[in-house]
Amino acid sequence: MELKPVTERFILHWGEMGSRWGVNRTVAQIHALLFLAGRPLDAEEIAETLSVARSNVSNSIKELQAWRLVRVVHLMGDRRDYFETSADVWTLFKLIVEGRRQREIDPTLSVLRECLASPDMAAESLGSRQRINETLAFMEILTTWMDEMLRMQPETLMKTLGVGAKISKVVRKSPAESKR
Amino acid sequence: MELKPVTERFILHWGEMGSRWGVNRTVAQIHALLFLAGRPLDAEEIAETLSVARSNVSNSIKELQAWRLVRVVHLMGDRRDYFETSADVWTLFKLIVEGRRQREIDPTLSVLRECLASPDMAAESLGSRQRINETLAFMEILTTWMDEMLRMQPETLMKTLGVGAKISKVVRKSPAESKR
DNA sequence: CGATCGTTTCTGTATAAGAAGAAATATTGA
DNA sequence: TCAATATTTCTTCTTATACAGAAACGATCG
Repeated sequence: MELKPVTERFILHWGEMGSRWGVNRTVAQIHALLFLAGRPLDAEEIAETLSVARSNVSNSIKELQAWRLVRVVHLMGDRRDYFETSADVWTLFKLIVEGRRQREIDPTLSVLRECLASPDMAAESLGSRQRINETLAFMEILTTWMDEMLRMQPETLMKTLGVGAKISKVVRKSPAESKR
Repeated sequence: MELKPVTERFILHWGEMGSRWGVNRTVAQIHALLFLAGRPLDAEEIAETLSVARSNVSNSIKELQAWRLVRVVHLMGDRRDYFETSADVWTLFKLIVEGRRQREIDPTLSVLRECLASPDMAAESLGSRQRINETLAFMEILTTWMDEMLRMQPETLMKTLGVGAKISKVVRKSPAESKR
């Protein structure tokens, strides 16, 4: 598949940002490609379009599946795996936040709870104890609230965020328009 | 400085998570150390406590300053630089979100705007155009709303988040207790 | 204006991550 | 069951990052 100029720009940029977002370039590029393609692609086509090794596509797809950002679909009379991502930005955002939460927050919550429960905690200074306590409390509030937010429908969310209806429409449009 | 067991655990964990959060181990460890120490430390003491090279401390501190997470302070009659971070979790959170926004969001906003403004945009399919549009709209809504949230006082914020007053108190306690 | 102490920059090395290509495995259709 | 094709795993090479140690630089005090 030949990429149009803007699509290419978008994919290359997404790839560069990938490293800052905690995924490697190829993973981010594949996701961007699937997002813009708007139709399922097979691994071969992805590899050719992005000029990366076939195996690299395979591994990257696996990582995207771990994030639940990519699904497998099949076409009648074709035994290849085709891959697609959601066309809806809000859905993608939810999945990404969930993934980051699991990787970047949850382990810390566990450790903080263990620290606070430990008998060694008594040996710590009052200040340390308080700060560890506050850190845990803060992170719990934040994640609880984030979970609630993620359960919302885009419309409800936009109201909650106090955003005008005009932009809300733009976001809402996407699931309808995606043809699947 | 000898670290107490829980402090050490906290610092080591913070360091491990650092890589997932986009900063290296030493940077995260130093930040954790300053957070728990509750008093300004000089570079030498940091290096000894964490058993890292003096130059490593110097560079890591610079990165923490770029995040605005660490400040320099001086003690009368002592020409060394002492470093401290905020004891208030909410303040730290704000600085981190701001930093990540600059690094992880703003460049993408620019590129998306450029893409949409480009004459090449006409060559793109309707679906691509819509998805790029929606991506930008979504990210703009989100950042605008985040900016508003970050300007809030903890108390206001907690009300907005619909969190009970009891936890709000825990968060509020910290600026008062920090002795500076 | 030296001497001392602190800070920054530079350079080499070790480690980890990314990606390609080859090899092995699995699946389908004839 | 065999041949053809698709997919995954393994190995190797490359690149990027982290870190230590040394050297250079800068500032302050006597």
